[in-house]
Amino acid sequence: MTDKASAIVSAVTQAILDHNLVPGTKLGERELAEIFGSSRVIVRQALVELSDGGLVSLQRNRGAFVANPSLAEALEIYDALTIIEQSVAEILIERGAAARLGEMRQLNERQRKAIEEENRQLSHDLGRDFHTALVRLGRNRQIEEFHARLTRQAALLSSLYTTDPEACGFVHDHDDILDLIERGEVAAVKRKIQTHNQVVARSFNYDQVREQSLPLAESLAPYLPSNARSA
Amino acid sequence: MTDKASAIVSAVTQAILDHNLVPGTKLGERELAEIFGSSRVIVRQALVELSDGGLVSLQRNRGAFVANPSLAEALEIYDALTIIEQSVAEILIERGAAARLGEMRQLNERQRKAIEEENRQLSHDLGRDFHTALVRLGRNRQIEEFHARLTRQAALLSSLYTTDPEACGFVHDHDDILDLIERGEVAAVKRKIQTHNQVVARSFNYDQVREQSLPLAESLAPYLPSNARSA
DNA sequence: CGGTCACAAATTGTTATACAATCCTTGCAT
DNA sequence: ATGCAAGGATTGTATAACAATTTGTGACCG
Repeated sequence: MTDKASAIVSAVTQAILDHNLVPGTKLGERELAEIFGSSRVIVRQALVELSDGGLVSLQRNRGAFVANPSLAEALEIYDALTIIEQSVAEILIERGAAARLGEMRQLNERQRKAIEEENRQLSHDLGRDFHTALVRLGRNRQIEEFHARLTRQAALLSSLYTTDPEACGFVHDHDDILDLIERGEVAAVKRKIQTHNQVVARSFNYDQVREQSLPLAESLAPYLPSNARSA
Repeated sequence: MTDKASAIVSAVTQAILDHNLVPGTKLGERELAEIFGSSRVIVRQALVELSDGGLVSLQRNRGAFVANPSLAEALEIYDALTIIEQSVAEILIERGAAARLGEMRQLNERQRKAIEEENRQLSHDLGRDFHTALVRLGRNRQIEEFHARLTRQAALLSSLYTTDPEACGFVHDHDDILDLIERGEVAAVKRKIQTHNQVVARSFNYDQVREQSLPLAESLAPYLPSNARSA
C-alpha cells in the first residue's frame, strides 16, 4: 500500500542511519510534504510507519521528531542485540550448522581489506553485515526482523553517543565468534558476543556536543526518489 | 498522534485476538470509516499501524486483510517465542532473581482456580499472562515489546490452526518452569520451555474448516469506543 | 457449454482544501 | 524579569474529488 509513503519512509530512514538527520530533529508535516512533493496525508502515513520502526517519535499535537533515546534505552537496545545474537549462535551450534559459515568468513575478509584501505564507510557496513548475516543463518524471519530493527536503532544511537569510530578490534572478534561456533563452545561464544557488544555500549558518551542538523530539505536531498522541488 | 486512529487500532486488534475477526477477512476502508464514524484518512493510518503490528496485511491496490499466516510462519513465531523465553529464563538465573518469582506463583494459583471453575476465558488469559510476566522480569523493553508482538500473532494463529482449547497441562508446566529457575537448572528450563511451546505448535491442524466471519460492523460492534452508527 | 474479451462498478491511492484544537511565540502589562 | 494574552503556526480531522487499479459482469465466440 501507499507507494509514496514508503519512499518517504526509506528516505528518512536512510538519512537517519547515515547521521544526516540527527536525533531530536523535528520532522514537520508540511515541510516533508513540500520536500517530497506529496500531500500531508501521505507524510503522516509515513510518520506512523517510521514511529513503529522506532526511529521517529510522535508526540501528540506536537509533531514528529527523530528519536532521541535515553542512555538507559540505549543500553537496553544493546542488551537485546546481545540476547538475540547469543541465541542464534547457540542454535547454530545445536544444529551443527558450522558448515555454512564460509560466506561469513568471506565477509570478514572483505572487511579486513576495507580497513586496510581505510575505507571507513565500507568497513563499517561490512561490520554490520556480519551481525545480520549471522542472524540470518538462524532462519527465522521474526528474529531477523527484530534484529534488523535493533540494528537500525543502534545505528541511530551511535550518532548520539559515540565519540569514536568503533571499527577497532571488530574483525578479530568476528573471526573469534565464528571459530567458537565451529568448535561448538557455547558458553565461550556467548561471552564473546556479550563483551563484543558491551565494548560498544560502554564506550557511550552521554554528554556530547551535538551538532545542529541542516535544514531538512538539505539533509534529505541525497535520498529523494527524484521529485525535485522548484521554489 | 492521531487519537481516533489508535482507537481503531485497538478495537481491531482486540477483535482479532478474540477471534471475532478471522484471518483473511477483508478490512475495507470505507466500511471501517463508516463503522468508526471517521474519515478514510484516519482508517488508513490505523491500517498502516496494524500492518506494522503484524496482525493485518496490506496488499497494494487490493486492500487490507486480517493476517493469514502460513503454517511455516506459525512455526517461526513459536520458535521465536521459545528463543525469547529461554533467554529470559537464563538471564533470570544468572541474575539470581529467583526471589521475585512470588507474584508469578500467584498467577499460577489464580489460573488453577480459574480452571477448576471452568472459566475458560480467564484461565486462558492467565496462561498468557504467565509468559508476559516472565518476560517482564527480564527488564528489557525491547524484548518485552517483541514478545508481546509475538504473543499477539500467536493468538491470531490459534484462531487459524488450533483445534483444541489448549488449556491442558499448562499450569503444571508453568510451575515447573518456576521451580527450575529457582533451582538454577538452566538446561532443564530451556528444554521445558521448548517442549511447552512445541506442544502448542505441533498441535496445529493446517486443514481446518474456517467459519466465515460476520459482517465487519457486527464483528467490531463490541469494541467501538462509543461512536454508535445510525443506518 | 466453456472461455475470453471488453466494459462498468467498486476500491484503493492521492491531492487539495478547509477548519477546529492545540501548541508556541511574541509582545505587552505589571 | 514575570506573567499573561493575543496571534500565528502546526497538528488532527473531515470532505470532496479524481486517477489508477482491481474486480465483477455480461456479451460474444468457438
